[in-house]
Amino acid sequence: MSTLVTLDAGDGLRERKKQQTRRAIHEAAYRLVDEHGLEGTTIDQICREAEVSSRTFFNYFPSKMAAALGIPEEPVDDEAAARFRAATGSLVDALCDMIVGGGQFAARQARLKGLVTRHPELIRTLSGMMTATRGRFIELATERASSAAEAELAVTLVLAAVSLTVHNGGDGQVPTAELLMSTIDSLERVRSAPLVDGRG
Amino acid sequence: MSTLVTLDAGDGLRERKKQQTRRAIHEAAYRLVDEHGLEGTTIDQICREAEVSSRTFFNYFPSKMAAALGIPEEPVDDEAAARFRAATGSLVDALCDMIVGGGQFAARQARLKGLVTRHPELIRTLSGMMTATRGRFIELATERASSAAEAELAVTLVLAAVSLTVHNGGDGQVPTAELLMSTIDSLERVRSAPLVDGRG
DNA sequence: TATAACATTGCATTGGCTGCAATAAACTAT
DNA sequence: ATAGTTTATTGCAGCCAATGCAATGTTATA
Repeated sequence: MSTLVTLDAGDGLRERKKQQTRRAIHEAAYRLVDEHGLEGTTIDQICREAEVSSRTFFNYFPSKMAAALGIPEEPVDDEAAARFRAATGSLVDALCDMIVGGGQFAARQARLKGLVTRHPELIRTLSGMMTATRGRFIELATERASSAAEAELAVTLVLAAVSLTVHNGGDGQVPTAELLMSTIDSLERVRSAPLVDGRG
Repeated sequence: MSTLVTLDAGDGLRERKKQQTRRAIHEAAYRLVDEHGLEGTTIDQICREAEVSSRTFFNYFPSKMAAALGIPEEPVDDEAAARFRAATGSLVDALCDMIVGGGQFAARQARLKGLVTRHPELIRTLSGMMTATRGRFIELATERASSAAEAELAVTLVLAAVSLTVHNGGDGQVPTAELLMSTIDSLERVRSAPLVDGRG
């Protein structure tokens, strides 16, 4: 018991070393991928830089991309989930807040944005990863939605907005819940946009 | 010159054999992936089944997933692009029509839907591939939109709806443009959905 | 029939990724 | 402090995906 508490709290030399290793791998991966791109970086390079064996690499991250972004085990941390459970207002607003306002995602937004603006190839991979977390978001959303279908709709809408801000994000601004909401408003407005003539 | 025309027209023994090889690889990949899942199928198995060398496989498809879905070189075929350029009405409607109404996508919808319903792991990969074609869609949309930003918004909205129908699609129905449009309508309605209390 | 074009293949190689078993370090309890 | 347990790290052996190159055989052209 006391062992578990100690580990969770982050005390202990062993735990500190673990965090240190994780951090070393992430920093090396971020730096190298930012400098040479994802394809231009091998896992062996990252390991050399971080001074760990390539076997150890996979004890911490499942892929290069995850290491570069420092993506954690759980896509939604407890604090963000708690805030979502206690939120008031509209479902979509609360989801926006949970995704960019707090949680692991927010802490990594700046790096994430920097990487994808400088290396657009990453977007494809990133999109696959976001899809993987989709399920977790829907799970949470279902707790506060009037139906499972509604939860799915809301999450899809918000993730679409996220992907837009990731694509557009040249301005270096870190996405906020407000930006996300206004993107969603734009998404709705475009529904009625008419066709215009081609450059004929 | 005449050589090129001949090849494009699809005449000639050489061209027929090529299509045959392509088809054999696709059929084998589809069958095996449907039976054993993506991870449970190796490219060598597919090649054995299709009676080609594994080197030949990569002359036709860049990945297992692409082979299983039979994804072609160009994500949008000429006919669908032409229809889009000639469309009238709203931008979003025209995009829906282009994506599911015709083109390579439509021809593969049934198989695609079958695969992902039976093997949800595929959704992640599929999402990455859809993102890859996103650029091409935006290119086309820009020709008929009043701004590049508007094109991006419209494509994002439609792709979100596509991913929803792919996720939900248990009913075996092939998505139509109408289904896509009604999904988009649902997306808009969910914007104002209120939060409900958790199971507390 | 000669020759140009090209589809197919084998081979070698690189890189991502995993399982297993050994080692060394950190923790626990006495 | 010591003995015993846990566990992070590592090396190794191996599978699979993917690419480049050069050789071979088949189809097209003239």
